[in-house]
Amino acid sequence: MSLSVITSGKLPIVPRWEPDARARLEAAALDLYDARGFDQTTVEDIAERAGLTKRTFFRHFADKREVLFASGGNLEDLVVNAVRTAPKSLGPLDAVGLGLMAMADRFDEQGEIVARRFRIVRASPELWERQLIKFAAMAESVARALRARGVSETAAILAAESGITALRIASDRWIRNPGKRSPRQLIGEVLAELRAVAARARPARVNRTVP
Amino acid sequence: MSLSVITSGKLPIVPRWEPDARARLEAAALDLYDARGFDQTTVEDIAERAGLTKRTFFRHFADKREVLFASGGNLEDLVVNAVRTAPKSLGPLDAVGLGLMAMADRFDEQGEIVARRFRIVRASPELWERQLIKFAAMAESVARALRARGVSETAAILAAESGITALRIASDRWIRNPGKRSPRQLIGEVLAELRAVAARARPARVNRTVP
DNA sequence: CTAAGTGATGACACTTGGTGCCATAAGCCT
DNA sequence: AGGCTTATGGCACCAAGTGTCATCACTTAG
Repeated sequence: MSLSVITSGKLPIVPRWEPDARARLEAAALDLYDARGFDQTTVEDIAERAGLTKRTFFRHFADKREVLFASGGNLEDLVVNAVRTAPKSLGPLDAVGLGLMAMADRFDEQGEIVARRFRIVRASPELWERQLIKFAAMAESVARALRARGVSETAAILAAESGITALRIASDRWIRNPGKRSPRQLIGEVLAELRAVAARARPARVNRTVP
Repeated sequence: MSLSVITSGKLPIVPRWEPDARARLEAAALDLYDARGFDQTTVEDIAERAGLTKRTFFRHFADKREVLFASGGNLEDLVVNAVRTAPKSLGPLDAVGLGLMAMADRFDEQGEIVARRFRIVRASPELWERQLIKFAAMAESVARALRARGVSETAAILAAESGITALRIASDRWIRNPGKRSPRQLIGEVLAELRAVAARARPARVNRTVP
């Protein structure tokens, strides 16, 4: 930190043009999507609000939706690293749970922004589509991390997908009544209930009313 | 079948224009997406191949992707009905499993078409996005059906989402090595392994290496 | 100090997905 | 015959992206 200390030094770490084109575009998009809704907002609107042009927007973000997801790309690394460094004694689903807890803490810190973004995403089917494929990508990464721990292919995919499912449900609840329970608690509860649902089952009917 | 028997009868069940505009568009889209890829195919290409125009395409399908999913919309009803009519003695996840078996049977019948469509969808990120939101919608419907059976909100969502996860993984395997195992077998195996993964876990560590 | 890079931006034309609106042609119904 | 309905075509139009070139600020070599 304390980057702005160097003012006339030899290191031009900071900017040339207006410094934060990308950040300005993100903020403008968030505001406009929030106010008018996603599809009532034009890329030109966003660019104009950020003092830039449509063409520049597409140099920073692949498409109109990605502007909402670009900043959160590091979440995946967070979870994957937590899974990778989890104690070897943990089973796959527990290792994933540990990773989810790391994400929950980040939610707790930046709750305001994360929740606002999530609400916007949930309000638009197009954005929700994008969110789902992000979740899927995260599940794949988590599964890779589990395989690297020696977990079998099948168990890795299932534990990863189940964990992401729990994350999705917990996020939903967190948004619906904010402040009630902490992200950690919510994820813990959902994971426990997942185990209960999976356990409560008859292990294959032996005979089915044969005469 | 045998619709063409009536030629000059009084019942014009069949067409006025060229009969199967919609079906022709679907077939053309499938062929072109398969041959050139989704994004190398223009809506005008599809329409032209079907002997129609771009405008007509968008009267039948909401967008360029939906043409691949419109025909399979009834799959959701299939699963939901199976869940609804499942024996009351079954737990939520077992009821969902029953619904998935109904879908598996349909896969078995129309295996060729389903598999081809699925491969095309997997080949394009945009189409895969759409597929994921379809899965999510199906999970929501299944959850509603479970709640109607008296299952709690939480258990319903979790069982539904877990079931759909199993379906996705089973579909993947079915596509990867076709003919190896039947859809029913695959889904059954994945569900069993899901239960195993969820069960294999320590119910909270009592003490963690306290000195 | 000038000249040649370099990197972010602007300007503009162009393709494509998608929509609104009206016209047309075919059949159906009194 | 005239009117209603229905599927389609034609056309104009907007918005999302992309390719290409120009520009402008700043850096670095000479």
